[in-house]
Amino acid sequence: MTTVHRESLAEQAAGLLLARIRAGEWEIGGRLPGETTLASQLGVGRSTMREAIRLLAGRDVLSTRQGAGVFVTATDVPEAWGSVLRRADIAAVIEARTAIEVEAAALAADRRTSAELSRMRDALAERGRHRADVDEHVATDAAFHRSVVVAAHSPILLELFDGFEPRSRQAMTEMLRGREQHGDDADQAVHERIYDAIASGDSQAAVTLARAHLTALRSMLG
Amino acid sequence: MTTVHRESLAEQAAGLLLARIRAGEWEIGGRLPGETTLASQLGVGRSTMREAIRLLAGRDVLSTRQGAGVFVTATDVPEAWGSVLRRADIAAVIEARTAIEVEAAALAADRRTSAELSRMRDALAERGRHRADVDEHVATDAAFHRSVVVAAHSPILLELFDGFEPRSRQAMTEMLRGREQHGDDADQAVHERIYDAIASGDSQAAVTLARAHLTALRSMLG
DNA sequence: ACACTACGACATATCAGACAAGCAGACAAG
DNA sequence: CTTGTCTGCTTGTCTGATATGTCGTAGTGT
Repeated sequence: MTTVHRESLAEQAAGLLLARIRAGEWEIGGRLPGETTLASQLGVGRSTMREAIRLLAGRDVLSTRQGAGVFVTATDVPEAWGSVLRRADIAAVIEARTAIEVEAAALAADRRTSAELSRMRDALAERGRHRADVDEHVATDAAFHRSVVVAAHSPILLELFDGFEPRSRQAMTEMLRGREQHGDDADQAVHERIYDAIASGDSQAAVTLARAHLTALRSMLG
Repeated sequence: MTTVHRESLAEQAAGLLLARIRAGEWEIGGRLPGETTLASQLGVGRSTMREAIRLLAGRDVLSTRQGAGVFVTATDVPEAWGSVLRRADIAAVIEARTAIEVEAAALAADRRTSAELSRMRDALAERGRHRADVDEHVATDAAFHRSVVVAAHSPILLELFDGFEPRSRQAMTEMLRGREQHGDDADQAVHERIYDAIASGDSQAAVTLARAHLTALRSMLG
């Protein structure tokens, strides 16, 4: 041991238990021995064992049901999106973004409140004002797109959008730096039309415009 | 929510604590009040408070040092999909599925190989043969939908689809059990038409049909 | 023979109390 | 100024008691 950081009994117990779970000692969805059994197996008190279980429950590896027992919900924590996306082809990321934003545009056309509409309006104006600097352009563009997803009133879509945003931003920044001009009037006009479609509640038009815009973006980035 | 799994005190306490952390009540690296103080603030016993802290420690939000106290290590928690979806409204899940599958249908129409096409064909036939038993019907339906996403050649979309599948399957099974008839000929015909559109490379039609089908599904499940 | 009910063994949930172990600041001695 | 000790506070761990939920099963009624 190089580090002097003593591991608490609860942490040690959680580690041992996780190892046994990964070794396949119990199926996913399977039931573990009770707290008292596990505690005596590992030679710790019941409350310590409970804290070890909570440690793994926080990672969604275990779950408990009063009266029933302790159950395995996963053998491992699903890989964080960040690392998945970092490896992924940027074209694949844009494809996923297309899926999300097209649906979000359709929902937003139906559900947007007036407050959200004015936030979109502001974001769009801001986007029009910051087209010179690459970083600002990418940031204000992302802010507008996000305001559309917010107006869709779908927490899952928003979560997905936020997950893709960093990788998407990175790719856009890289692409725009390699070009002389960016953020021309035509590009801004496309966004204006998307806004108009959502504002007028025309979900069909919003879908078509959003898809066209993102398809074009994909061909530029890919 | 059909099954209202009562949230334990420890989970409630962890949720409240997380909300206060996210609200910025303490800096990252900052020290929280002691266990006893927090326990009395939230009106729970010390052991329960400790378990709440362990839940957050498992997510790397908190860390404890014997003799020193409880410290914030991060405010940002990339919440695991499983737990997000378990809580999420089924309508929101279908919305996300719509986003993914509509885009997948469009991509599949452009990219499907003949091998993938025949797998879709097989899955569709299988779906037609298992319409009596609810479990089998839901399973074969899911298999067909998945074969479409596979044909889209987008690893991220496939990953997302698989993530939504369990929650979606659960909701569909529950809904169908409450009905006398399901999987009628019209339903199967809709899937046939989606297949035809993808087979003939008509992405526009695939998009329209897929969206219509999933929108109808959402209104049934919601 | 079948469906329903009641009950009890068992499991987790929660609390209270006690003692051990570790940390950090105060403070006195060198 | 440095060092050593003291002390109060905090987390770590265990025990035991009570509350509450789950599930198989024996018994009951039809």
